[in-house]
Amino acid sequence: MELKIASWNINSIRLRAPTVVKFLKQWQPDVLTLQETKCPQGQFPSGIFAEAGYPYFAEKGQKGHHGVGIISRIPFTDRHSEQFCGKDDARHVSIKLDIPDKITIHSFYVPAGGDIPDVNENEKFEHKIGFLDQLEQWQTHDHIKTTGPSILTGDLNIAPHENDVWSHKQLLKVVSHTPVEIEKLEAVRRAGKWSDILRDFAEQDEKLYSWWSYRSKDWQKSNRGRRLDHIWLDESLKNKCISTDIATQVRGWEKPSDHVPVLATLKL
DNA sequence: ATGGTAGTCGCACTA
Repeated sequence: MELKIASWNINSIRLRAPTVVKFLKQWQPDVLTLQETKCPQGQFPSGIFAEAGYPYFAEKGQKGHHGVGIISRIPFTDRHSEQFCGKDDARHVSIKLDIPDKITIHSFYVPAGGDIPDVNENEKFEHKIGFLDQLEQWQTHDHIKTTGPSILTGDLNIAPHENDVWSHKQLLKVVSHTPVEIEKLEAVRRAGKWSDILRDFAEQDEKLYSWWSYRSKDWQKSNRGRRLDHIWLDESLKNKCISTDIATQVRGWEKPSDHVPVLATLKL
């Protein structure tokens, strides 16, 4: 079977539920992971997705900020949400697909990290680094290692490669592309032996973006994007990926999220 | 060096 998975920071699931349905109809993913649902637990608009052919959903929500979810046309089990940094933040949910391969899919929303890239001066940046530290420990010692085939998706709020940003040089001191964050993200990736499949399927010199700021007058014309959204495949799945995609045109839809969906298709 | 936009616990904060 083929398995198409997508990940999208939606920036309010209630506001953009119809936009999600439009995306589902056009791209036909089997599973969509969501971040920044900004929706209290229990108020996830699951009915509209069920009508669109996606009756299965998992959510980890909170009021106002953050929030993650997964919607699927394939049944799943083992919903789990991990807590990070001793906070109640809704930044992770995972499920296990009810298919022979029993693939676990994670939806992560890594802290953005504020403006100043210094853990001593900025507690949001400290939180971001601490979150990644815990993520590295978690998969080294616990969950991910013993859980079977896995896919890690989400808004990781870091653009690691020099061609994951519009200007490597101009963004070196901008949170999301600083060397300390990139090294930390690489440590996480190594700990889980993940493949960053969107970058692996592109040419090294190809620019890849999944986010364009709302603050730009014309996102398309200035094209100052960053690749903050990721799909990582574990060792057992990386050779099963047959294609990847970034749904760039979605950024031009009416009332868009500032992020666009990223996708990977596997042949199992 | 600054400001630009969007969303929600909206008259302040986060991204």
